[in-house]
Amino acid sequence: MLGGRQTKRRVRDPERTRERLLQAAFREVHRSGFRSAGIDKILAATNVTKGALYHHFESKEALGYAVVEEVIAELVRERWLRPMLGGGQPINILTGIVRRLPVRPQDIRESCPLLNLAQEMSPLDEQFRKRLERVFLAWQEGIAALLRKGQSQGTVRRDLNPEQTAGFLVAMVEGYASLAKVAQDPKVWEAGIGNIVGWLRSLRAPRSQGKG
Amino acid sequence: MLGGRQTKRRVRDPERTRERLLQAAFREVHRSGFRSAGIDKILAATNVTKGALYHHFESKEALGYAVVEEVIAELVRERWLRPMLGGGQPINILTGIVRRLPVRPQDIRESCPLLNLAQEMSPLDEQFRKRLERVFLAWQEGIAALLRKGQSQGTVRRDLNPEQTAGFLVAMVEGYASLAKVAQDPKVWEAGIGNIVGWLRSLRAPRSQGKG
DNA sequence: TAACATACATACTTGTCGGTATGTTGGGCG
DNA sequence: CGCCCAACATACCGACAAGTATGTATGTTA
Repeated sequence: MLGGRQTKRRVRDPERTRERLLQAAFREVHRSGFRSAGIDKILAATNVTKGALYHHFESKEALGYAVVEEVIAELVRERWLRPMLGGGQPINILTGIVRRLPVRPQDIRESCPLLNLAQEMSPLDEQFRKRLERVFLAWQEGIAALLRKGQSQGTVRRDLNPEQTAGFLVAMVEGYASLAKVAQDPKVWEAGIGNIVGWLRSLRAPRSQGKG
Repeated sequence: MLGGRQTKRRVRDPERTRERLLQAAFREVHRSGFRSAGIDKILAATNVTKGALYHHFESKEALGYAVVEEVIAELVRERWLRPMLGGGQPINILTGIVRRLPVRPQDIRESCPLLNLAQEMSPLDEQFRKRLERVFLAWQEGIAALLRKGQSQGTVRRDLNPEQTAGFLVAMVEGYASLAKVAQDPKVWEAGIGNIVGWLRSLRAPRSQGKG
């Protein structure tokens, strides 16, 4: 019992407080967009007071930047980059990732958090833009690296440019996410996933097209 | 001189006032998004007073709806639907349209007005969403009709679903517009156009693939 | 030309929301 | 034990922007 664990719920736990604020801010920003996101909403959702929030973050903008760098970037790593580390054929890995993307009505409605913030804030705030661009680049670069690996393995067509192809995939994912958001219809998103998967198949090297 | 022309600049010209407000509102909304668009900015840009604006539009929302239905919908008709009316092979028409899309840094920065508004307002305001969805549907349906025409002419592959393919095209255009907006780089957009044009080529019916 | 409705002008109100000034408490450490 | 700073809490402020109340001018119509 002596020397209790770090994870025990303490009255004061700044790291935990900060993390809870980040998560609540992410949700609120995801729902309403950054500018319409209310500080008070975030506070209400966390039972944290304004003084505490402004102790951890200089301003609403600083909170937003932290959401991009710590929450949204982590989401991309979790959903896209980490699944790439395992073995298997690159095209199969990508197909699996795309098939596992969220399809709940709520997810459709709120669309991709990265895209939303980028759409809203890129032209308005250069600080936001740079951070968001970094996340996009990491995403694309991860896909490109995976495609290159496939090319050297001989399972991916050698006549395609990995960076360009990665950009194409990202553009399609985000494009369909947008359409689904306006249509508010999971079918639009599912049709999009189907098309993307079909396109991914066309990236296979001819010799490996028949393989599972 | 008697019975002068309707188009002569009169001191009072409600239609012209309304139209100027719509155009200024469109520009302001395109720049800043709907919620950050300032009524006062619109007024300053038009030298119209608040009383006049609220005489023509019930609320900021009503002004926004009118922008969608009268300005943005018209933009889609002008850029996409009208060019489809001329003769020529559907794939060539589509390629031409895509190649003629704006590429100025300002256009990249501000991206597609339809997409911007849809991204921002779809989850927040059902009235907006419905109007924006109508524009998207008209756009997609126009493309689909053109593809069907191509299929019956024998210049477009018969194994593809026109609606699905139209959705794919729209998703790619909007997806690349998003990426270019974040990157703030015309090259991203130009690369996207190149990829889209390349993809469009793959829609030709085999017999007509060699034709100009 | 007098009346009346449309078209516009000006000044004010009101609510929202990010931010801050200032106070209080917990807990590590000498 | 008691100092002291980080970690919070509370109450308030000021700016801004949408909307409105109310007034004025224009032009059409009887």
